Amino acid sequence: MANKSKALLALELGRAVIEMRSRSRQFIQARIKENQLNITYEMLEVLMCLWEKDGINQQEIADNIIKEKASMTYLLDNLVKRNLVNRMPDGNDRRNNLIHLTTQGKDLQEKLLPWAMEMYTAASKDLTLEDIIASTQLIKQLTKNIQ
Amino acid sequence: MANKSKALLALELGRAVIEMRSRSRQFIQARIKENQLNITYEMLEVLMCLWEKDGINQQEIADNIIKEKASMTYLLDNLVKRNLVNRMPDGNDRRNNLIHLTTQGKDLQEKLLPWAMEMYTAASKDLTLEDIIASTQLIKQLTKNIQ
DNA sequence: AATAGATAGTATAGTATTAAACTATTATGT
DNA sequence: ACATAATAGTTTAATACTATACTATCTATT
Repeated sequence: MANKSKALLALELGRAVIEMRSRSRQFIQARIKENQLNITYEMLEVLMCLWEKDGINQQEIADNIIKEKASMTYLLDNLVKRNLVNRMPDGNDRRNNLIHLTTQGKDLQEKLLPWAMEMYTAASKDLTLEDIIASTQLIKQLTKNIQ
Repeated sequence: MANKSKALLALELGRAVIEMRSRSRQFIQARIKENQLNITYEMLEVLMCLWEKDGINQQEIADNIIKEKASMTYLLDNLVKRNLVNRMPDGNDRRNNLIHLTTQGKDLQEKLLPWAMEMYTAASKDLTLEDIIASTQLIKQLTKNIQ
């Protein structure tokens, strides 16, 4: 009975999680639309990863933002099309592409990163460091339990 | 600085959340595949809602499982195609369709619901009721903060 | 009664995700 | 040296999601 109850709570947590994701996306997309930028939230996630560390391979990006490698192909195609990133073969390992920001891609940082930080800051308003950490740990444990 | 740090923690929480969702999906899909059923995790979510409450309208289903109504059209088209649900006009409000499980749709419950419960039970192993509730509350607050 | 506002569901176009299979390349084991 | 296993990225097909606009219908207001 306690297990059933915990399971149902986990279900509710899963629902809360989906809604949070959806709202995050909408928050950023609204800004992007206001400013008539031709990118999406998902592309922003890739850019954010590259702003932090440029010139890494696709698998590293995928690992960082929790996406499947097949999705990376699609997203990077779109970013390349918009001249925000370039793919370059990796001389050290021919299986890899290294993904580099273009000048345009770099220039977007000063506008877009503050929006993202603004969102995360607003989201975490009134929440304590400790509580956020505890929740993250719980969610990670939950994921590990079904690995 | 504390805000920056909290924002980054929120970012990490967002990542954990995506991974949890992805794993949940894979867990169930593996079972579905083993048993050669012609449905997806997303369809299962709809079915689970209807097992609990049959004959509700599309908007209610969408609200329950946190999806956009436009997504419901697509998913229900697929469920109807598989003869798992029917759409019926609502005599009391012509804007609505009422969605009913077919016999087949009902029959799937005894196989699929235990899998879902098994997953949630496994996921919540070693986690306390209180911690799950606290995390759910935190995530709901986080979502509300960016509404 | 008429009008304005809100709602449910669909259509559309584009975006994104996923599993599986594949090719080319690298790493590992014998 | 050779064979096998593992890996990165791409392809394919299907699924799913989203914002926007639309139509039909209902509700609220005057």
